[in-house]
Amino acid sequence: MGRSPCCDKVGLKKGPWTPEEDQKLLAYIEEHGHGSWRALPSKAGLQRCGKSCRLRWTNYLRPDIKRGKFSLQEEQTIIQLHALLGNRWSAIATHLPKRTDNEIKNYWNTHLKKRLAKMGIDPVTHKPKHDALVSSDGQSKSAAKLSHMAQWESARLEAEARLARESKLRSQSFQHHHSSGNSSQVYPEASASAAPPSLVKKAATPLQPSSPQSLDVLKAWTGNSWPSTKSGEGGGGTGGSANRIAGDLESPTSTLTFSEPMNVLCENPKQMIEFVGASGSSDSGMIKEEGEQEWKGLESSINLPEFKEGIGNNAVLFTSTFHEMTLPLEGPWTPESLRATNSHGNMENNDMEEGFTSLLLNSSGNQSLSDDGSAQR
DNA sequence: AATTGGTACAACCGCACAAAA
DNA sequence: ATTTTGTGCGGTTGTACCAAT
Repeated sequence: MGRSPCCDKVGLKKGPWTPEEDQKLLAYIEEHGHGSWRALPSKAGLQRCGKSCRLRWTNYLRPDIKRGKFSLQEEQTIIQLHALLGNRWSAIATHLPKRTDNEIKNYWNTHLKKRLAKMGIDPVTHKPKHDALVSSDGQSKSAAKLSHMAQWESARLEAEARLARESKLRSQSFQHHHSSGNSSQVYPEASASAAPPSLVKKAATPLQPSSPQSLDVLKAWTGNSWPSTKSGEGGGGTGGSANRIAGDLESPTSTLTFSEPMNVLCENPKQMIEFVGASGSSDSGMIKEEGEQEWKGLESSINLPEFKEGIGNNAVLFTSTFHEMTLPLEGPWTPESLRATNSHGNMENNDMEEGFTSLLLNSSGNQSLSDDGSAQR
C-alpha cells in the first residue's frame, strides 16, 4: 500500500498562501464546489497540490469557521473531551462547531496542555501527576473500566463525526446549489471584508461565548445513561439505560464488546466524573452557542429518511443513540445543571463539581483543589 | 536598536483507511 | 482479490510576531 506524496511534483508551490491564491481557491470552490481535490489546482489555476488546497480550505477559508480566541466554554469543552478522547482532535472538533481540529489541536498544544502541566496535572491522563503512581487497587481497576467506556464512546463519536461531516457536505452542496451568484451567502467573511479571511485574521470580531452544547456524552454519562449505584438495579434483567447502551445501542463503528454489563462498568460514577473532569465555571455559560441551530439541523437531518437510507441500518441505531443519550438539558453544562441532573438522573455526588478542570479554568492563582475532590496537590 | 526567547498558528508530512478501479 | 486513488487524521515544523533584555 502506501502512496507517493502528492506534493512532490516539481513546480508546485509550498508554504504560506497568498491572498491571490486564496481568492482563486475561494472563487473556484464557490463556483464549482471542490469536487476532486487532486484535479482542483489545475482547474483553479493554482500551483499547489490538491492536498494543500484541501487543507487551506478546511482549516482556513471555509466560511463556517470561527476564528479568534477560544471562549471559556470552549476551553472547558476541549479539556473535558480531551480527557475522554485523548488526541482525537477531529472527534473533539465535532463538538465545537466552527472550530477546526487543527485549531483545537494548536490551542491544546500551546495553551491548555501547558496550563495543565503547570498545575501538576498530567495532560495525558488528566490526573494529578502523583496519582499516576497509584496502581495496585481498585483505582486501576476502575481506570480500566473507564478506559473501556472511553473506547466505546470514542467509537460512537467517530460515527457521530462522520455523520456530521456527511450532513455538512449535504448542506453545503445544497447551499451551493441555491446560492450561486450570491457569494455573500457562501462566504460571508470574505464578502463582508472584501478580502479573504487571511487579510482580516487579526480583526477583532466579537466572539459569542459558546457552550459545550454537544456534551450529550458527558451529560448522559453523568445522568441518563447510568443507573443508580445502588445495588439491585439493572442487574442483568430489565436493564437500566446503561445496559441499553451496551446492548441495543452498540456503537455503529465499535467492534468493542463488553464483557461486563454497563451498570457494573459504571459502578462508580464519581470516578467517571473525575476522569472526564468536572465542569466548574458556571457563571459564564448562559449564552447559547451560535452554532446550536446548526446542530439541531444536524440532529433533524439525521432523522431524514433518505439520510437513514443512505447509511443503512446503523442510521436507525445511531439516531436512537443520539436522542436517547442526550438529556433534555438546555444550555451549557454547568454545576447547576449537573445538580439538576443528579436529582433526576441518579448522580449523587455534588462535590464532583470541584474538579481540577474548574480550577484550571477559573483560577489564575489559587491552586488548591477540594480535598475529596477529584484532585489534590 | 539589536538580539534573544517564547508564543501562536498556518502549513506540511506521512500514515491509515475506505472506496473505486 | 488486489491495486490505486482520494481523503482524513494526528504529529511536527516553519515562521511571523511580540516582549524582555
